[in-house]
Amino acid sequence: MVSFEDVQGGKGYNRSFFTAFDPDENVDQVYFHQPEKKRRLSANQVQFLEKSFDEENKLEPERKTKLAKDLDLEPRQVAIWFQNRRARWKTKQLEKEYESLQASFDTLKANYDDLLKEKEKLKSEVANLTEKVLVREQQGGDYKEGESKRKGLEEALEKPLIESVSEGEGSKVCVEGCKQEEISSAKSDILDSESPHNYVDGVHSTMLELSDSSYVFEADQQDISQDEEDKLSKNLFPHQPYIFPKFEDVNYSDHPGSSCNFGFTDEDHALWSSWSY
DNA sequence: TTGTGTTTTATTGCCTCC
DNA sequence: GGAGGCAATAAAACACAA
Repeated sequence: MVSFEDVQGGKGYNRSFFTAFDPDENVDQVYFHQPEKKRRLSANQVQFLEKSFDEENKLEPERKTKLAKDLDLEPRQVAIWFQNRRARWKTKQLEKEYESLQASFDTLKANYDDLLKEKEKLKSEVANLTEKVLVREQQGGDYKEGESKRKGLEEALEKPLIESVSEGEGSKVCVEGCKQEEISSAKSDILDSESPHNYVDGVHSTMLELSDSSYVFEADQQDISQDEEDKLSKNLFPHQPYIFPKFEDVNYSDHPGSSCNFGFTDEDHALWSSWSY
């Protein structure tokens, strides 16, 4: 245990309010002594108490008695000092915790904003490609049919990014439902051939599910010209074949405190799972 | 000097544990 | 029921700008 002499180099400091009625003092002083004002502990006393607090922030009765004796204070004063010190320590801890949470929040928000930008970018890319599909269909098919397909796809893409995400079976059903009904239908309806196919930049491609549940896109050879193929590989799939992970396989546990999938809705998950880029 | 904000010491009331 | 802890608060001491 810390010795007060180590800190102070000996005794001799102000007396506290509680020692005002020291029986050793003469009778006159005791009888006519005005209660002293609240007096602060000396720097040395505080330093000693701080050291003791660092060792153990709880105060057992024996330690309290010894500290009081060493510091020439009332045991109650020592107890009060520890009480107040614990309160200050707790406040500091809360401040630290708040700062830590704030930092986590800032990081997550930055990530979220990045993803938001990415989503917007992809949306415009999809719109651009859809427009090309429309033009192609207009050239060789029914305008109204093409237009309704385009609208269906746009509606699917217009789903807000932030929505309440419910847990459990309901959300699972929604994910499946969205995948089947909203996204895939809107998208695959554009395609003339059977699912799972994608029609990108005027080129059919087939989405193959790999053994590891990832997806890879492979251009359908029968309706792709060499020119289109070059265009496709250069502009759209520079690293073809692009291995596209299933959304649910993406691990977000690396982001502390994140259980919200960055605010993506089930529809967004479905989009991720069913779309390529 | 004084007004004001902050820090420190101490009290009060409530709660839990033995 | 007493001891001890904690939160809330009072009040004195202190710091400091105007």
